[in-house]
Amino acid sequence: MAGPQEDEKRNRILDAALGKFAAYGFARTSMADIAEAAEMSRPALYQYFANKEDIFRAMLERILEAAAEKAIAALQSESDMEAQLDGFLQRWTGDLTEQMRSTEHGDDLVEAKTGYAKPVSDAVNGRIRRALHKHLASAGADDPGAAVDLLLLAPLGFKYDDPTTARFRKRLQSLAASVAASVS
Amino acid sequence: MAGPQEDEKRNRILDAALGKFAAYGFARTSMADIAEAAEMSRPALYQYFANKEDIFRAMLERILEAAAEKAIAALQSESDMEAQLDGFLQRWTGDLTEQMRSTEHGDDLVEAKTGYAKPVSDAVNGRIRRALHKHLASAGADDPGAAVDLLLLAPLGFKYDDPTTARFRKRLQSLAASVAASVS
DNA sequence: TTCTGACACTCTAGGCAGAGAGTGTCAGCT
DNA sequence: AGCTGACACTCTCTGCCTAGAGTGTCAGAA
Repeated sequence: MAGPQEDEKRNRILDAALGKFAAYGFARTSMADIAEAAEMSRPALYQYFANKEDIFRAMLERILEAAAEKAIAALQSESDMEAQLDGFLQRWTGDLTEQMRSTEHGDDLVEAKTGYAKPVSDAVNGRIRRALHKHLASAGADDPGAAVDLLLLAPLGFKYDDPTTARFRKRLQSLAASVAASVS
Repeated sequence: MAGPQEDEKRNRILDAALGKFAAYGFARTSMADIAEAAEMSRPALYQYFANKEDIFRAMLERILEAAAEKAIAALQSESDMEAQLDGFLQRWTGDLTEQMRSTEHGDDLVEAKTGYAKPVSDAVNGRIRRALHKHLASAGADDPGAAVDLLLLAPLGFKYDDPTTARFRKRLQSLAASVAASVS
């Protein structure tokens, strides 16, 4: 169980899993599929992950962590509040939903967030929420909590109406502008 | 087929249908259930409506029309923009979702809106959207279209997060405040 | 150690048949 | 006319079975 070697294999498995889950969805992807794509035998997978759910959870965590990293970085950029919020939304909600919807079965990610992968999703969401709240509060917002809710929840409505097109991105931009205006 | 008499019966059927659909959902409600609640025989229903879907559609139309009426009236009230928008949202999104969620099977309404009842839903949504757009434009909004989108779509996100509690109402209020601020 | 072939187990998909419920539409009663 | 009892039809639900796929875990090879 050497550290770097094991991480390499774990990542190979997660890469393979992402491809298969995206193509077939969680239910229709077998451990055999993942093993083949990762170029190892099926039993070997069980030395790195407990089961299929565990693989999915780890994969989701990797995706969410990366998006959160970029989104929070956008808040720290040298520009005005509107641009910062827009950058944040584009990284967090925009890129993520695009990634989900560009493949079949992106819905599985959403489902999982309310199921066994909820702890993972909740943890990252908490980080996002805290960073955003702090940023708005230090900018002197009247009610930072309400602004955070609006920024994080409104995009769900946009997505429901139209999950794919450029209009979604445009609406994120309008949202950033509106919140920025009501903060200052 | 005297006018007023027929309307009376139609309304009695729709009242009965609302109760049953709310309790059992669309699929689990039979024409016999509705007939019994409306105190008439099952075949009689077919003299006023073509079939079960037709009843459901008419029922949904009645609910949506009534809510739209109140919401649009709120826009005309004598107060500032924030209060008008808040009143609008509370009538339209607030009251409607509360009505749906206070009963079992409110989900059927949402489903139907994307199915055979889509024309009904689209028509009322169009009315709402036009009234809101006109109101915001005449108040001098920069981009009325974007504001309308935000006002109508953001609540879907709120609902997704928490369909029932007072927090939902509170968020509608924050939304109204934010949009009102960015309009002026 | 690191991994694999093989095993036992569960679980879902699918086909099939019968029963029952529910729909829509008559001819005929009031 | 307005309405109902009765009818034929469809369609879903249920139980039951079988075949097959997929999972997780060994003992033992490399």
